[in-house]
Amino acid sequence: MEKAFSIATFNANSIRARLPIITQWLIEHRVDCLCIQETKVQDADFPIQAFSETGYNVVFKGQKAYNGVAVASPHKIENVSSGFGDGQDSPEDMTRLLRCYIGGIHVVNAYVPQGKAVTHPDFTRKLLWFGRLRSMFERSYHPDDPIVCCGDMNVAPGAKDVYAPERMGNHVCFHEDVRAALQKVLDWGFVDVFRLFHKEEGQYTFFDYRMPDAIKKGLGWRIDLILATRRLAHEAVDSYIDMGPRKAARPSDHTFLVAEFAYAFTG
DNA sequence: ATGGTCGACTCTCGA
Repeated sequence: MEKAFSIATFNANSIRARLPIITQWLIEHRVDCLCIQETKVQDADFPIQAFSETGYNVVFKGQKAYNGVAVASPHKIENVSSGFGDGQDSPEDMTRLLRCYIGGIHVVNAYVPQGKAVTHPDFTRKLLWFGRLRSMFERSYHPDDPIVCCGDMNVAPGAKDVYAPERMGNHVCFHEDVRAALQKVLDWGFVDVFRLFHKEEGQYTFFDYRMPDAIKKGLGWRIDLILATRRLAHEAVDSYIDMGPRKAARPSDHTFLVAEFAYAFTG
């Protein structure tokens, strides 16, 4: 029985602060999978009940105050693991990368390190992080597998994906080195699904809280991505940014990003 | 011009 598979990604910037937005959004959209980043909560305090009451299973890996990732699905969530598993995982890596298997699809939820400044050691670690991500795919998967890798990549892939690309050459989310690092992950076998359906510039998933009237002025970034392996991407039927939750009382600085596939999904 | 606002948590950091 062939069914559609829908997946979304959302940087919550605190799952507890955004719980009403998330549960309402899940009720309205009923996606097969929601990948959440920046949950900012320890596992012992994760609001499992809000998800179960909404009809969703949820897996998560978090820490106090920073980072944290979660995957929610109405289907069985299997083979859950966190970190790269490359023997170099720091505690922070464990709360930035969460993998699982849902109804025949491999889901990789990533919260890529921001990098602070191109001159900061954290930026070097960000570039290495993309290298480790590609190595993980080389080691554990095949480009023909149905894989969705989504999350807050903290990189705008191209000039169309940021409001003033000519001024962002030294920005940690647009520097040529970080875009090349992302491209190497794509080159392994991924397609940027949103771009299949939207060729125009100015489609953003992040608007900095500190920019007054950023949304109205179009001062944003497309740094949240849904990447699908080529064969799966060929079955994509839609992808869109949902600005609706940005109108809530306490919005995240990111939007929900959705992709839908016509796929022999067994969930 | 080099700002601004959030969230978590200790008074400051990270984004």
